[in-house]
Formats: sequence, structure tokens, C-alpha cells
Amino acid sequence: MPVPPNIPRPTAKRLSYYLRELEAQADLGTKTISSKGLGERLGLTDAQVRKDLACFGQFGHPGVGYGIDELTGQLRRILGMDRQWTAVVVGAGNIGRAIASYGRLADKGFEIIAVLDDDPDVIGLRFGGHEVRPATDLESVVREHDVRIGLVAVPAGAAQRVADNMIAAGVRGVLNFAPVRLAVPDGIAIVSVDLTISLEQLAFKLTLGMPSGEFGT
Amino acid sequence: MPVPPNIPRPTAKRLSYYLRELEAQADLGTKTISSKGLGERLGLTDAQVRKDLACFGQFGHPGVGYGIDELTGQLRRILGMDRQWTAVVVGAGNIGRAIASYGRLADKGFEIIAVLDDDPDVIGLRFGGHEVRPATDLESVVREHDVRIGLVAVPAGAAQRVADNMIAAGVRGVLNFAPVRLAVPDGIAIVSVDLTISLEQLAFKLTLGMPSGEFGT
DNA sequence: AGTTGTGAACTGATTCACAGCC
DNA sequence: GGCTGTGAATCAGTTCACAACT
Repeated sequence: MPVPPNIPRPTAKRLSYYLRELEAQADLGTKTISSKGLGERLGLTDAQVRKDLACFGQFGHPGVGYGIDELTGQLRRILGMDRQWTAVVVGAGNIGRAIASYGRLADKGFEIIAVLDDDPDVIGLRFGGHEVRPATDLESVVREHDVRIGLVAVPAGAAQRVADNMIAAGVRGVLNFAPVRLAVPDGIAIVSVDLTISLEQLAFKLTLGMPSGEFGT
Repeated sequence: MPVPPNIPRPTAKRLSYYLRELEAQADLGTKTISSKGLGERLGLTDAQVRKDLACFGQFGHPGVGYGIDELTGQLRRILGMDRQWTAVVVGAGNIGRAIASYGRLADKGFEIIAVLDDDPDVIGLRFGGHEVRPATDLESVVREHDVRIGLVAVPAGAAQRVADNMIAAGVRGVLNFAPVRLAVPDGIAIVSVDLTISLEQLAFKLTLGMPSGEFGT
């Protein structure tokens, strides 16, 4: 079962949540979980869970449920979490520092190769074991370590330029924390996280009294 | 036009992005924008933009487009961005510090009333003008300032407990940065941001070579 | 000509419901 | 009895296409 076929977008979003929940269950020592059980913990129907997982093969056991270790392994493989990912952070402001200091990333297979900034006052400081290097090192860092992922943690005004530089240097995917939409060429993956927008969504739910659906928000 | 009717969920998610883009355009001095223009900048079709906005009334001008100031005002009102929101941050680790120091929030109408933590080594430190207070102050802070929003910036193991405390104290919406799904009672809004999941989604796109759709990811 | 607002058609996702298996 | 996998039915969101307006 080498490459999965065409996956519905909403399914793709839920996969990571399945994995997170399965790992939590594994820590609790549970060995098996049903689509109903998994769905309940995630606010999904049992049918939804089964349909999602069935996209990739049949790893359930009728009458029993899903083996947690087995399914975890499958999901890790599907999501690409069975390999190591290399990443570079540009921007050593508040967000960049928080990322650099966030230990859990390494456990999950994301290795931060370097943290860069162009502010001379910041270069040389250390965060989470990374000494901040000059932004001009970007290209050599990416090339030498074959870095695949770039994290944009600079202010909005610099974000597009930084992303362009990353991509020019060879990065294949960008995680953007700046509050702008970045234009990227075809074939480059992008995901954005915007604190202000998350807060706005929350405020909007509050003003409306919306039902608390979760995913992707 | 007091309360809007039932809004499709995907529309609700896009609203904040419309507002962000409109504000960016306003800064550039543009006065008017068409559904096509707005859609292009956000990776949406013109029809999509019009349908979304039409949910709330008719603020477009045939042959001309949408007045940027006018539409910005409407969206601010719809999203609840015309009022001030009060928030409290619990957890003064990496993420909590980054949030406390993030100046842009105040501009957007989100006022951080206090930053709390239960670690004696951290209490008393200052971040972004906030002195970290003991976590036991939560209830009094929320009651005294009628705080509506709670930001959970603690490790996974403490997140549910902190959220429960916030809600018991009177908070109405929770923005969760911990990598767990929080259970909240009906009527409480919740939005989650999980760095690991964002990175996983990105890695997944990379392994698949998926088209770069954007929203909610 | 350019653009909005909207019903109708279409596309895609979710839920239902049940056969087959443990 | 409990559970999965899946075709069929339903539901929701998007796109189309066009009348109305400037």
C-alpha cells in the first residue's frame, strides 16, 4: 500500500487528530478502540471515523475495533511521521523564540536546524539550545542540511520576502505565523497560523453562541 | 440588521480573512474592491465571496464593487470586533510569554487583563508589561474585570483543569494552545491552536504533493 | 462594460443502514 | 452482542449563469 489515493480534504485535516488521540490512548495503556469510542473523544460520528480510515486500507477488526498500536503505526506512515523532518525558523521575536524553545517538536520528528534573524541585537542570543544566526545564512543552512520546512516568524511586512528566500533556497513547505496570506509557487505547501484570526473566530462564536465544532478553527 | 441568521460554517471561517485583507487594502489607500479582486487575493472564486457577504445584507454596489471602509465596518460589527474583549492568559511558559508580549492584540480589541502561572519561579516576572500573578488569582481576576476569554497556555496535562477553572470563574470562550482536545460545557466556545498538528498537516501536504488550499489548516 | 445578488445545478461530504465478521 | 466496511441516501457548500443595476 505505497501511496494513498485521493483523500477528501476534511479527512486529511482529521487524520492528525486521530493520531494525537491514539497516542494519548496508548499512553493510558489502552490496546484497542472502536470507531465509536474514537469518534466520541473527537466530536465525530462513528461512521465518519470509519470512512476516514477506510481511505487507506482495512485496518479495523470487526467485533473488536482498531488495534491502537497498529493504527498509530499506519497513521504515522500515512502522515509522513515515520521520517525525520528538518526545519529552519526565521525570526527570533516572541513567536520564533517560543518555537525554538518548544521541546515537543523533536519528539514528533521535527528537527529545528537553525534559528535566524537579521537583527544584530538578537543574533548570538540562545533560545532552546539554538544560537540565533544571521538571516544571510539561510541559503547555506537549507542547502547543507537539505531543510524541507521553513517557519516564518517575522512581522507581516517581512513575511513574503522571507518566504520567497526560503523557497529560493530549497525549502518545500512553509508554516507561516505572520498575519498575511503568502503567495507561493505551485508545488510548495503552505499552512498558516494566525493568533489574531483564531481569537477573532473565538469572539465571533461568542457573539453568535455558535455550536462548538472544532476542526481547523 | 441586528442578528445575522444561520451562517454556513466555512463562511464563518472566511470572514476573518476578508477583514484582514480589507484592512491591508485600506492601508494601501484603496477605496473599493470587487468580489473578483478580493477573491483572487484569498484564493477564492468571485461567486464565493459574494455568497459569503450576501449572508449579512447587501453591501455591494453593482458595477462598482464593495466600498472598503463600508465593508470593513460591517465585517467588524458582524465579527464582534467593534467591541473590546477582555482576556486572561494562564501559563507563562514559552507560548504564554509570546502571547503576553504580542502587541498587536490590543490594536485588534483584545485586552489581556492578566497573565497567571502556578510556578513560584515564574510568578513576579514581567512579560510585555504584565507581571505574572499566581494562578489562584484566576477567579478574582475574571470576576473583577468580567473577563470573557481565557487563553490556555499550559502543558497538555494541566490544560483541562485550567480550562475548567476558567469556565467556573465565568469565562465564556477558551483559546487552547495545549495539544489536547478540551471538553467544555454547552454554550462555551472553544478554538484550538496546536503547533504540532499544524506542522503535521504541512508534512502531510509535502508527502502527498497536495494542492495548497488554505483555510482552517 | 463592469459588477452585484441569487436561484438552479452541481459537486462533495456526511450520515444511514445493513451485510459480513468476530 | 459488538464491530467494521461500504453502497445508497441525504445534506451542505460551491459554482454557474443571468437578471438587475451603475
